Amino acid sequence: MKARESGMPDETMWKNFMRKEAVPMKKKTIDDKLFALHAEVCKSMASPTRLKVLNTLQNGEQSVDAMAKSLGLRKANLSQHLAVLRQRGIVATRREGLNIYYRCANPKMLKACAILREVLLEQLREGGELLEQAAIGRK
Amino acid sequence: MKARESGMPDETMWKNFMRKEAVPMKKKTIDDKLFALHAEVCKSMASPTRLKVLNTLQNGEQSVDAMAKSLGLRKANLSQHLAVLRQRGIVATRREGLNIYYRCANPKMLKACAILREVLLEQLREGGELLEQAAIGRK
DNA sequence: TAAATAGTTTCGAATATTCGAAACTATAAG
DNA sequence: CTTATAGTTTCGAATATTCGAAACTATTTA
Repeated sequence: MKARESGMPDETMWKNFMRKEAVPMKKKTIDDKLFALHAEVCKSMASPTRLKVLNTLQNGEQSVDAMAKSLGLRKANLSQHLAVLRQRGIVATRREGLNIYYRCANPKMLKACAILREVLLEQLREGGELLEQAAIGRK
Repeated sequence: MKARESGMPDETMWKNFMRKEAVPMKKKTIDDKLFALHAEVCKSMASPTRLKVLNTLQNGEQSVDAMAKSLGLRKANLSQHLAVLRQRGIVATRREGLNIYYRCANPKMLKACAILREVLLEQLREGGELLEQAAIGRK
């Protein structure tokens, strides 16, 4: 490509570059970001172990060691699960000597989580059929 | 094995069968079931697409076709996502002629989901740092 | 009956998640 | 400095999830 003599180099190219159709960009709407974030958070909670951890943390901070013992988990494994929660900002940490204490980073999130659990507990008691409705249209 | 003359056949075998150590059984506590269920539900929601579907269904039932169009998804793909939600009992269906209409199966669950979304929207506006706290204990 | 429309399922490859094992870092106490 | 304890990270194999393509089912209309 040769440089154009008029001044700005490659103006056409730049315009092309900026065209929506040509360059989708990261033009995420706030809504898209929210859905993505929500999905990430759900993914972080999509594990019985991590939910047990969060449940434990509802009663205040706990060291990794204490949680490993009370939940019957290997430290390495628990640490991996904690890393998932940490990376999403769902839990936060504090060091004191040898111990690292984990706590819930945002009580509201735990609350929201607990509400869902309540709904599910209800469903569980109401017969537990939370499985696929067998027939869709087949008579 | 010969039947014993005393009455109940194979009593020893039965006792053995019932021993926790020999037969783990599905002796899940209600709590374990709940955590497992909760995790399953979170897994079902751990996808931006499925969350968008659920969000759509908050405003009433929709046909697959309509959702595919409004969300810009291929029908086959949307159908796969809907199957996930269906299998967990999160959505239910109704057929009317050629169309199958999906609806939220339990409004409370959608509500719980919406609450979490609210919390996350708040966090998103409050600066958006929902990422890992860089340092744990390293000075 | 055939064709059209709405929706589902199956298959397979790409990608992501999980967990144990082993190696690693950080702090405290000898 | 050495050891012990608490916790994290890395690696790799097993497993699970995702999506497009293609084939399939169900219903209506002609």
